[in-house]
Amino acid sequence: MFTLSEENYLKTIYHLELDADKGISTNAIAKKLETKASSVTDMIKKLSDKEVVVYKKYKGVTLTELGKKTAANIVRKHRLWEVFLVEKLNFSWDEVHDVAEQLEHIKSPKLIDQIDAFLGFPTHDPHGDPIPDKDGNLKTIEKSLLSTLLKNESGICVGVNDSSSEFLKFLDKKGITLGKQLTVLEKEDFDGSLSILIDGEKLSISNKIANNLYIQK
Amino acid sequence: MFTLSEENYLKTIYHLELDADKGISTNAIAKKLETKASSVTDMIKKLSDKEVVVYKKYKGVTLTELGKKTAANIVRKHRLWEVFLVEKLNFSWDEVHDVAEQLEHIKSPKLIDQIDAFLGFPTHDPHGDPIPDKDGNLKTIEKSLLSTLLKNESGICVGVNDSSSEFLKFLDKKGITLGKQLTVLEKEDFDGSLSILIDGEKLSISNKIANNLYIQK
DNA sequence: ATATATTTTTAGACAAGACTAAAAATTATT
DNA sequence: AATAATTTTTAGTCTTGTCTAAAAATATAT
Ligand SMILES: [Mn+2]
Ligand SMILES: [Mn+2]
Ligand SMILES: [Mn+2]
Ligand SMILES: [Mn+2]
Repeated sequence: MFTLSEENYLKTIYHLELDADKGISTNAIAKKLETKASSVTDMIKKLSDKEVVVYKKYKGVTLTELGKKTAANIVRKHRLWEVFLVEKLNFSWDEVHDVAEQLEHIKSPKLIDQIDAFLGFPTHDPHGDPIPDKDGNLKTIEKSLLSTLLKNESGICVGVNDSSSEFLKFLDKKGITLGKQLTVLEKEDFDGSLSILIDGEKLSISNKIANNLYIQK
Repeated sequence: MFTLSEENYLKTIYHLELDADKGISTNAIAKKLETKASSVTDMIKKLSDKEVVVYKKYKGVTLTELGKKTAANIVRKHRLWEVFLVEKLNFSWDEVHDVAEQLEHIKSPKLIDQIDAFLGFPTHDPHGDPIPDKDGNLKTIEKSLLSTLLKNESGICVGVNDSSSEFLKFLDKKGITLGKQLTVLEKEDFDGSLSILIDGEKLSISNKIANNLYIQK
């Protein structure tokens, strides 16, 4: 069994490992968890004793199979709870993350199985992120940043890169939600801004926005 | 804001105060929380600093208004989660308590309001215990122990005194659930055992059982 | 290759929450 | 009222998880 703090470290290392296949540095973990490098070193030793990470001094950490499975299970819970909050309790997608950060630590295998069934075994959370299965496997769909689309290409909005409340509320305001089809009408080279067609409406999109929206072609 | 540990102390004192209107003793709290009296003294001082209890050395504690409200809110969350687990996730009434012990500490006013609405504003939990309202008030119905019923009296089963998993499973096995009508057919003086009529069936009930079932006449 | 900058680890401290053992206060008994 | 038993508090220790400051290792620049 893992403490709340251990679980948060595992989850952080898991996320960092997904897009960086070398060992995860002490500093990277510290930054994500908003803590100090020395605290990370301490915790890494504990996790290493519990055999969820492999740790070589000054060389960073990697998750063991047990570590990966444990972390994936926490992510699974986080994302299932997010779906529950949006689908059943009328939360909007910008309100769910902080509550899910708490709910992901509830320990009850039956609870999460029942929530999963109650929701009809969803595959993705409200932000388009995949929900790991019970064994910790997650199938990623291929998706591209909107900024990589060329003029006249179109696709469906399937995820966000930045899931801050501010960004999500901004998308709401513009009428951009997951599942919507869009087409690139115009692409400005000098600032990377786009003109897109969505719901039959023309919309101006800054480069910053285009770099944080995932599209499935 | 209160820590998990502080919340558990508050809840314990709240429950103890409900059936003992003197100051709650250090030992009583220690017993309920399965901890040591010295630990309780330490915590009581912290709670006193936070003005949720009034503490006089050697004289026990009482909750302040703020303390009562805070405690009632935790109990509210506990019981609403229990209803949710039974009504929506197919938990049986003997499986919900331990999970609710975790869920009651989730901090999100919106979450609990939405759960309340989602459940149709229930007034009682699966064990027949009343759910405090948002201001911390709880209306208690008058109920009597089955053991206090006289021969030929009848009533409706409305609650349990012992809510251990063992007792609840025992009741399930005997077909005794909340809402059922029953009548005392026979009452043995020497061992306090009863013969009751429930669902048209005659059933033998030991004194121990009769002392843990609440009936509304 | 040496010096400099950065990252990581160690050493030592602190707060929260628990424990044991001993002291002090209260309650019960003779 | 004095003594004994019980309850409560205090003093000191421990673990978890955090921090700062200093030392050690690694990476970068000259
Ligand atoms: Mn999230
Ligand atoms: Mn998400
Ligand atoms: Mn309960
Ligand atoms: Mn209950």
